[in-house]
Amino acid sequence: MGKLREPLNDIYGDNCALPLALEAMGERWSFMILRAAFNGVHHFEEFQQELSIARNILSNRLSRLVDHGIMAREVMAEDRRKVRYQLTQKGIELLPAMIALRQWGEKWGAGVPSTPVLVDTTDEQPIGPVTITAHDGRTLTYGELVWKHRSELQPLGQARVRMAPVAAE
Amino acid sequence: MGKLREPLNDIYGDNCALPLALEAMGERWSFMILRAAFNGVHHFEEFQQELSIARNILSNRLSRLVDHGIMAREVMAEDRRKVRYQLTQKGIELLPAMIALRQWGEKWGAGVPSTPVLVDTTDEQPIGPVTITAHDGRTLTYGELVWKHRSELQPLGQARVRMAPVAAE
DNA sequence: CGCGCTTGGTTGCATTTTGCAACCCTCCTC
DNA sequence: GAGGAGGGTTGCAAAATGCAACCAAGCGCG
Repeated sequence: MGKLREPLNDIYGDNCALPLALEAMGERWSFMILRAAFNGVHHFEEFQQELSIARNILSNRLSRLVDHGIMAREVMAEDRRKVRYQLTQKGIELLPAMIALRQWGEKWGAGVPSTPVLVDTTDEQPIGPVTITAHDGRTLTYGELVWKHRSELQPLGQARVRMAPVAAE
Repeated sequence: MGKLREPLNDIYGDNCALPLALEAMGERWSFMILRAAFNGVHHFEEFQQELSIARNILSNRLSRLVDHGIMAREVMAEDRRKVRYQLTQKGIELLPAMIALRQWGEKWGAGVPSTPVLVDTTDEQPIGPVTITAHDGRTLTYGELVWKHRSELQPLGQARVRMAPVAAE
């Protein structure tokens, strides 16, 4: 197996987007709020009740999510007391991360079969496990992976490296 | 409104493994430590230097990861001053979650092209994006997904479709 | 209009969790 | 033994969290 130990020397000198992601989502309640949002929760009081989170913390977390562009805050026109928090595209794209985390918890936790579960609308079957895949879609196990510096990548195929799943805007 | 409200009522009463996962990995440094571990870091001083984390916090986090079975702590036989922290299978299986998070950060962050990158050993090509897939492997977008109660799963016939609203792009 | 009610917040503390230094203890090497 | 690594523990200041109580705009009604 190749050299598994890349520079990494200092976390911020090394270009890794993980700290960036964690800055937005690394707090304790962030993912729980996100989950509620994915479940259709949109209003402050709803979040507060569903999560049993302190109001000031909730307020702070929602603001932060809005600041990071993960949720959008909209004062409702028909009743201007109400504020609607809605996931943005950026927020929606956290779904794989959230599901991966949840599936992991499900597998290794106390056998909790999570509910509700995500199903594919076309056949009503639950989704499969979130996995690491090769550029061509093959599922890869940890043993089949190596860390490489960007500079030493094989230019076997140019354009395929960058296929983003959602490109419609 | 409020028909969509799934149990979820109280975070721990509702069966969701996310809180469970977050209990293990929800702290600020946990994922960073994990990342270092994936990069081949094994020793206390290494983690400390790579992450610039306070020693007491590092100590605490490592213990917690060990307690949660994510890392194994082993005093090395040939030099009993040294302790080797190693990812367990449970820890290794956090890789999809970590990669999903990192890819998200990469896509939405300040255009940081993360390095090092995971490549498939068979063709040296970088891995593809972590996605949600159907049971048969098709990649699913958010619009193709619905939350369902476990109790109303199996039958392929009845569709009680209830989609979470997605803002128009 | 005035009055209560709802929604979405803000205080003002007490309690935890971080983080920084400095110190400590064990084991190795000479 | 002396000295130094490796892997921790203090002790104390600074931040983040959590709990209650309070505030204030915007309805809706008489």
